[in-house]
Amino acid sequence: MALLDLLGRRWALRVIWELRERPATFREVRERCGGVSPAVLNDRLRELREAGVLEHDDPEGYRCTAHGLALVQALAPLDAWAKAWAKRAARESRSTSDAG
Amino acid sequence: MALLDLLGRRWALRVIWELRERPATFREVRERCGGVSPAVLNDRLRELREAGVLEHDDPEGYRCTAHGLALVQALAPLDAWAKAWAKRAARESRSTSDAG
DNA sequence: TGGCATGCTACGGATTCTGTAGCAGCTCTT
DNA sequence: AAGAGCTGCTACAGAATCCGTAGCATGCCA
Repeated sequence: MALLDLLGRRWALRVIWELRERPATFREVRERCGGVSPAVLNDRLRELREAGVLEHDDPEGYRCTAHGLALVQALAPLDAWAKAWAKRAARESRSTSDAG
Repeated sequence: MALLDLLGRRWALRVIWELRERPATFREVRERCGGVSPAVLNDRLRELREAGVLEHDDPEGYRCTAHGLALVQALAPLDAWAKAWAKRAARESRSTSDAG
């Protein structure tokens, strides 16, 4: 899985995820990701562009390519799992302070 | 996506992936992951156990829980995308040295 | 008692991420 | 022309993380 070299890095999946619906400028992506360092963000954006997942369009900013959108769709089951996992985690943490 | 705090770290997805079919001992996981540092591996294994994704069984070693197996299934489309992406990447790199 | 496996810890050095400051280019307004 | 505000992006120091290797404590078997 060479994929993990690309997506295993910090913010990589997050950046794609934040661009899944609509494009965003560099600074906007930064805000959506909670103020990542622009150096790291620039690295990720470049890597993801080189991987053909993102592209840069002058007026609109960064956006997913067709490949990127396919990746987002492949991420959907993961998102569904994450939601179920979050519920479980919430139950767990509740059970540490509440015996019910 | 608090999921990314868990899976966005290095080796997290890889460890799960390597345990998707059969359990493995600490040292065996280490080998399957290309010799990760045991310190990092120990961190990941603990985090993933606390997240309920993995569990430790004395005779067999580490293995995926039911939650973990659900995650592996959620990872399947991602794997499929990765395979298609790898083909594209191979074509790309070929086209840099070969004009055909 | 010695050999071999287990899970795991320690530590120095390299890599990566964070957080803030700032540059150069373009557009709009006055 | 000058100023404000946006754009993408770079620089740098300090913190966090990862890597690579060495080694410990335990349990099993002869």
